[in-house]
Amino acid sequence: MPELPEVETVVRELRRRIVGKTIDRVRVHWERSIHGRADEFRRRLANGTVRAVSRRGKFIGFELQDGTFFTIHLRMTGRLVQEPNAADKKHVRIEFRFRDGSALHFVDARKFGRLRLWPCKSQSCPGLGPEPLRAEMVRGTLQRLTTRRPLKTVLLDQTVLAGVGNIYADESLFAAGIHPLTPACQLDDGRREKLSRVLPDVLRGAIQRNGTTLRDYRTVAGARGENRERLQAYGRTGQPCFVCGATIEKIRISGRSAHFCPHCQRSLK
DNA sequence: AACAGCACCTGTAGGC
DNA sequence: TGCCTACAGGTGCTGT
Repeated sequence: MPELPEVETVVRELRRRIVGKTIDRVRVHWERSIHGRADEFRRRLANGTVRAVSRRGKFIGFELQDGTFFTIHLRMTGRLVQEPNAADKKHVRIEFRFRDGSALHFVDARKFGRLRLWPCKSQSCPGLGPEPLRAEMVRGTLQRLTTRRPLKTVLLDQTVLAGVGNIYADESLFAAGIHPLTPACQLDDGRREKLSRVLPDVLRGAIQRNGTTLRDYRTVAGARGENRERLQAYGRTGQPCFVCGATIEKIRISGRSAHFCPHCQRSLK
């Protein structure tokens, strides 16, 4: 669920809350939430002090004073909370206890999220495309595309751009007036320029509103993201387009739902 | 290369 | 308060 804006929101909160804290121990309640050996993960983290928290695409990075580097990927329902409420308790998968008595809990109903140790920060998360927060970066990436795959599919490909998921792919294509099935190599200069400018804007706007809460996503403080009310296409199937009044449609593109306005996003026909 | 299909999991919503 | 199905913000693997 969490895409770049939601992960960025969580990272900013974690910086304030856990940088400088020393991990006393890690409790693993569901071993498969750890990529690799759980006992090694526990051992490497115990007694480590958090030096920095970072984001790369949808990965949250944690760097300890001794150089140990690990990531958390929230996938669909992963969340980080300091203290779980009654409903969260049955879904706590990993528990970090700090020396100062505070804690951080990885809560994940669907168990898709993963924690992973890497040799070091520079060798983590290989294969990710560039961050889509700057128009020049997006423009360069889109210019190099030679594939005929639908743009919607390409935007979801983390090796092309890191951090875009189903919500913001749909929202940025809507804002750019581009049909989600448009072959990536057939983007004309005007639409490419538009998408390059609009994608970073959509993401930054969502970050300002602490992300989009549909159901599970919460900030570390437990708040909902406020970007949902701004969605123009995602989740609005059957409702009128805010721009032209046409009915928002939902189709399937490579196994994912794609929401769009058949009038505002006509670049296919 | 690119796609479909399934796997990984649980919760929820809707139809009956 | 039952049963059954479809669907969900993500990714990775297999087979065609």
